[in-house]
Amino acid sequence: MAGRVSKPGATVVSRTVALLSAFDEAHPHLTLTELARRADLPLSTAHRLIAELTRLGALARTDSGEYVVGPRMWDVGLLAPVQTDVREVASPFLHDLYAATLATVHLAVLDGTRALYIDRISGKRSVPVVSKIGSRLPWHATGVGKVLMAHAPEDVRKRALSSPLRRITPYTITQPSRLQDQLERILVDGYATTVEEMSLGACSVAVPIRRRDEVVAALGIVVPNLRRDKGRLVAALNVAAHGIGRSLGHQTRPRLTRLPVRR
Amino acid sequence: MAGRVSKPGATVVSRTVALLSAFDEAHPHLTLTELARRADLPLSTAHRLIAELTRLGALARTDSGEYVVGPRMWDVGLLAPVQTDVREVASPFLHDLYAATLATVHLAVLDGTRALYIDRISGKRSVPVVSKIGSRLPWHATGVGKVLMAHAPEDVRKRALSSPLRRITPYTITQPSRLQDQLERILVDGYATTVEEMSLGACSVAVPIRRRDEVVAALGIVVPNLRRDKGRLVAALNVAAHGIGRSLGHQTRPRLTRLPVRR
DNA sequence: CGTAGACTTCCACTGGACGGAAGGACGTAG
DNA sequence: CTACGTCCTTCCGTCCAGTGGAAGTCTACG
Repeated sequence: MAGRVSKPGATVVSRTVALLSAFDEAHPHLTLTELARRADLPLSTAHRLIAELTRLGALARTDSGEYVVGPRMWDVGLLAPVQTDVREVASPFLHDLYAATLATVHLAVLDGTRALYIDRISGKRSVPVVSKIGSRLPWHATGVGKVLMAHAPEDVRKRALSSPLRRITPYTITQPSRLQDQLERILVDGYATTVEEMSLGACSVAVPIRRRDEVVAALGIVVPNLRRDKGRLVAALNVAAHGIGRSLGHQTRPRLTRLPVRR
Repeated sequence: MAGRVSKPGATVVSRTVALLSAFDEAHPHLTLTELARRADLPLSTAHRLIAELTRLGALARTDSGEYVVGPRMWDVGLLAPVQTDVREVASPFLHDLYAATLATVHLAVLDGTRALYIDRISGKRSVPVVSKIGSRLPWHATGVGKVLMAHAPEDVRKRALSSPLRRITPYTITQPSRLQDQLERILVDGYATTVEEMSLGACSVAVPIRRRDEVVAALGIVVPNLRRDKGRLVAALNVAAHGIGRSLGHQTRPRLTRLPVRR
């Protein structure tokens, strides 16, 4: 390219992607300076690239002058085959579950050692929860995360148990040995639970979804407490999870071999 | 840049965006050659850029060698503030409507002269419909489209009525005068209907959603026929639409002034 | 009114981007 | 088996698009 390049080897494409990826859930809008810093680009370079991205609709500007991801990226992003098959097939079942319980319902897959929420239904009367579609939450503090980890390949599980387990609430379990026990228990019981481990006042139950024999996703539900109706919830979850699994069994269409790789 | 440039003025950024935008609903996966052609780039240039985008996770490759939008773009796209406020607020109401009717429920906004579907709920037992989230369908053949156009500014409506109205089924209305009459009728009645105008065997009813007095979106429902329960559906839709409108009234947070601009 | 912080514009230098060409890999028709 | 077509991949000489420091603008604040 030119002049005094600060970072030889950085291509325009990588800079462009870096700018787009600078946004995340905690930072859905950024100022020019923040964007430049997060993408690790000189201000004037960032300014030029951002101006063009904005002109093209890949970024947009709010009234206040901050930048946000543009409508064009929304269009494009929706076309990514991120578990489209599971999501599409599961959708009606999620609605049924929601209708039956009026609690927040989650569909998640494993992404590295975190639970990636690929769908969510939440009502006016549901317990408030932190997850959104696209959120990634720690596996050890969520019902779906524990289920997915319990059924994960051994190396993944080993790595997950040996990496630091952040305490999120006073009830978050951070001892690897206790989690190890829980994971074994989950395989026996067929479901996982959390009790205020992710957020206070929220408990969850989750079960695996299987395509043939392989666990491909997890289905979870968030409620204020588990005392009364854990059994009823597990039953409802299992009905839905089996239904989804059965529907998944049939179809065969072009799809990625592996899970999307982490950044 | 260099050598013999075929298209002086085309920047790397614009080429990158062109490649990403080459995908659409009808073409969610493309071969290298198709991508190059659709983005209007020389094959080798496209190849180089695509290879890097793939390396960065902005694109991905299927088993068969075709390219698809990458998981990274999914992450980014979800952060675009495409009517996030309306969508978030409306979500629980859509579920209620779905639970009450078990029919496909739609939330749409006007995008140029088409209806952009920003949310959708569809069950196992619903009438099959063509729309997906992110779909853009012609205004004159959809319930939500007619509602939005009836309440659109005069210049938009004029332009819509004077542009070609494609026949989609034998029942699609393509005479501007008849549509004009319908639009006036919609303002009086407070709802719009379609009868197999978009797809055979599917009818729809739709009502406007208002923030204060301004129509910001439309809520629609798709059913096999309207004879029996049009009144009941309109009532249910209005309850939900008013609820959404009321909830929208309150909030104030950073948001784009205008609708996302078309490509 | 000076200082600070964020944004915008300018422009001379140069190395990253360009793309034609050539070389594989695969399928299929003769 | 050879020839041809289609698609993908790699190579490399040319050169202009991209770079980023510097200077200018615009608010906001004390």
